Amino acid sequence: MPRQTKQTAKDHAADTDTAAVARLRAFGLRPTRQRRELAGLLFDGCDRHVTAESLHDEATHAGARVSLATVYNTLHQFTEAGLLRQIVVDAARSYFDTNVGDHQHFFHEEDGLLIDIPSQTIAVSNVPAPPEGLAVDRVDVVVRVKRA
Amino acid sequence: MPRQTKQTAKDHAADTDTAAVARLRAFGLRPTRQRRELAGLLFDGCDRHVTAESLHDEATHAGARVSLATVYNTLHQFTEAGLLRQIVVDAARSYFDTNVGDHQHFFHEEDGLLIDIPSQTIAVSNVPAPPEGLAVDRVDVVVRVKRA
DNA sequence: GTGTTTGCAAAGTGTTTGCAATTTA
DNA sequence: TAAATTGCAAACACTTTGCAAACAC
Repeated sequence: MPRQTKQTAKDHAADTDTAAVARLRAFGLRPTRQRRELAGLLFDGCDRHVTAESLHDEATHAGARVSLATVYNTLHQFTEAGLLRQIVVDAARSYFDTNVGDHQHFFHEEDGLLIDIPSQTIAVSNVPAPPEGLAVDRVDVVVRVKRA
Repeated sequence: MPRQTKQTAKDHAADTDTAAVARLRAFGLRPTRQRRELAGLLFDGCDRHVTAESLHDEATHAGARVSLATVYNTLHQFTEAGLLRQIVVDAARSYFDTNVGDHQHFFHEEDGLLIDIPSQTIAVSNVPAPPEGLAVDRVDVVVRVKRA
C-alpha cells in the first residue's frame, strides 16, 4: 500500500486535526486539545446536530477525555464564534447545528431527532413588521413531525 | 347606582368565576378552587402568554393561594384539555398561550416577551414531505426580534 | 512567564414527583 | 365515602460557575 496514493488512518486523523487547528485559529480560538478533538468530531464534512450530552458521549467513546462542563463551554464558544448555531425546539435541552447557513428543520419530538430542510425549500411570506422599536433578527420554522 | 344597570366588582368576580366553572366543566375538569382562580386569570377575554412562574406570581398578587406545583400541573392539564397551547421558544422556560388557534409569534428574547401574529398573516409554503414514516404534526414559526 | 483554558464539584434553574392531607361530587 | 386534587419538600435533568491546576503561546 503505497504511502503516496492511500492515506493511513493515522494520516487521516492528523489531517482532521490540522484542519481543526486551522479552523479554530481562523475563528480566534486557541486550538487546545479539547477544542481540536470536539471540532474534529463536529466538522467532519456532514451537517450535524448535537446536544452537549450526545457530543460528550461521542467524544468519550472516541477516546477523547473531555469533561461535560468543557463540552458546554466549547459549544457556546463555537456558537459565539459562528461555527455553530443553537436551535430551540425542545424545552428540555439545547441542540447545536454545524450547518450555520439559512435553513429550517423537521423535529421529531418522540425521538428528539432534528433533520435539516434545505434553505431554498421553505418560503415564509408576509411576515408582518415587528412592533415599534423592534427589528426582525431571524425567522425560525420548525416542522414538528410524528410517526405516521 | 341601580343594581340592574351596573355590576359591582363583586358581581363581576362572581361572573368570572361562573364562566370559569362552566368552562372547566365543559372540558371535563373538576372546578376546584385553584383551577377556577387560575382559569379566571387566564381566560379573561384577552389572548395571554404566561409561564408557570408568571402565573403563580399573578395568582399570588391577586390573593389566590396556589402552590407553584399546582400551577405547573394545572397548566399541563389545561393544555391536555385543549384550553392552552404550549410554545417552545426559549430553552430556559415553557410558555403557554391562551390562544389555541392557528397562529404564530414574535419572540423578543431580551425581554422574554411573546407577541401573537394573527393566523392569516404569515404563509409558509413548500414545506417538503417529511421523511418516510413521519407525518407533519404542526408548523411553528417564530420571528425572533431584537431592539432596533 | 502570563493569560487562557480545563475539570471538578458545587450551585443554580426550571420542572416533576411521592405522598399525606384536603376537597369535590 | 370514594376518587380526584392539592401542597410541600424532595428529587430531577440540564446547565452554569468558582477556583485551583494545567496548558498555550
